Amino acid sequence: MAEINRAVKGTNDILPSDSHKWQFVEGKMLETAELYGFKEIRVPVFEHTEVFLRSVGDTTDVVQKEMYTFDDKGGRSITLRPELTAGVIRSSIENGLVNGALPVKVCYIGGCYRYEKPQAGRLREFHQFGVECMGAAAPSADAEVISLARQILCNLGIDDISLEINSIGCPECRKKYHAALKEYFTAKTDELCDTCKDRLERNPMRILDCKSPICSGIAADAPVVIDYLCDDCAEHFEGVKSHLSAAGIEYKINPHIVRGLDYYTRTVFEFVSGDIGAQSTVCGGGRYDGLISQMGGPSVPSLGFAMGIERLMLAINNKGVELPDAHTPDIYIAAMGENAALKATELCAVLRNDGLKAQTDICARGLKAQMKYANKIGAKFSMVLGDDEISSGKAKLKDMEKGNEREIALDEISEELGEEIRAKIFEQIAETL
RNA sequence: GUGGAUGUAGCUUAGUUGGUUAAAGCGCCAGUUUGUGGCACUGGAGACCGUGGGUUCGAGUCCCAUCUUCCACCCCA
Repeated sequence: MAEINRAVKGTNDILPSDSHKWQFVEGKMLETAELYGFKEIRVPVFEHTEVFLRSVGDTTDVVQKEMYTFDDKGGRSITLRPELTAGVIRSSIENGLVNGALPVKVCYIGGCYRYEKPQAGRLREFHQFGVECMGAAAPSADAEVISLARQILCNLGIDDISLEINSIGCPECRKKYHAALKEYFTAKTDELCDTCKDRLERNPMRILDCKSPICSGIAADAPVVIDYLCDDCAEHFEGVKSHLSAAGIEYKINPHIVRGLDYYTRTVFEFVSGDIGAQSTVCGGGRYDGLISQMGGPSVPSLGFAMGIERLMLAINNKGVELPDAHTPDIYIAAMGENAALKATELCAVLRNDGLKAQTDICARGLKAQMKYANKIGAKFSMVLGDDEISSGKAKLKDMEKGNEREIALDEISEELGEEIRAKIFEQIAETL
């Protein structure tokens, strides 16, 4: 197929037959976040490249090989956001949110762009929902954010997902831990896989994450971060665990969770699904106490999470969770002849004004074709309009599911009586249920 | 970036050891009923067989390249 007819590699269309699912899922997310006081923030799809270099980290894979970066016509280096935290933090600093009442609780939803090789649960354009909670240092904040993520997943029917948490400490404890790790793995360099040999220099914590049986075998006995936490970090982690328990949330401590973005400190967590393929993390997040000051704002300890909506959809589908059906038209008005067509246009205008989903023929087709179409689009009611109806002023309203008909006066569908006819139609709709 | 699999009408597929106008079901459009849908029957539109080369008298069928899609690595949501 010609390029002009083909979506770019790694991108997906959300078709009319599916869009209602997205609307439902996104609605649930925003609605649940609101229960916790999170308000939506909308930020640009692109930012100055520097925003991501400073936050995500210029040694990370995301920045080094996955960003869509280009110069605009004004010579600025621009990057399509690979995630939303950076832009949200930038905006929160720029607009003074972090100088107002703390904590600031915001949530977001939108597309992200990463030049990766597509596979199950991984696209070049994908969508994330996430939250940021700024100015909350206490362990209860960590528990609240995690609890929100869990509630969203549960509200969408994903209740069998497991929560794994870890603490990677502050920069101080991490320095000590890195040294210990390096010492441990260096002694076994020969046994490690090639990528892990590489990681030993760049980021030894990543070796803990390796799926190769040999490396993970070696990693099993490696020093654990939690043992290297300073007193403050250790105390914080204990607090998070108690608050999670208080909220009735089950979790597993996974000392091998390492997040790939540089800004994380202390608490990190993931919600992992068992049945969506290799890309199993549906939601990931953690604390980033140093990020805001690092980006030129005040020192405001913060945390957040992001969930991949496509991955969530996979989980929902694979689990067979039933989402609400798409809305169908309330009424289809079939018209025969020019006079009837004009009347149908008039009636539709009135009904739509009244909040009813009303459709009529716009293809100048025959009656049979119109009825077939009404059936295919799932119209609840139909009405045939021809010369007879126009002259008698009466038409039959047909219940498409039952096949029953009932005569009504066209006069009733007038500007003045809109409310009334609406009530009548809804009455009949109720009867069909 | 590495590796494996895939690619025929909108969708799901058939196309035998390469041989004349590429087939079916579903869907779409129309008719059988000149005022009525869901069933049935009939007809129609719709594919340069992913793309570009090559082998051959001749390729959807063989070879090479390239792209897409899928799966895994890597990485992450």
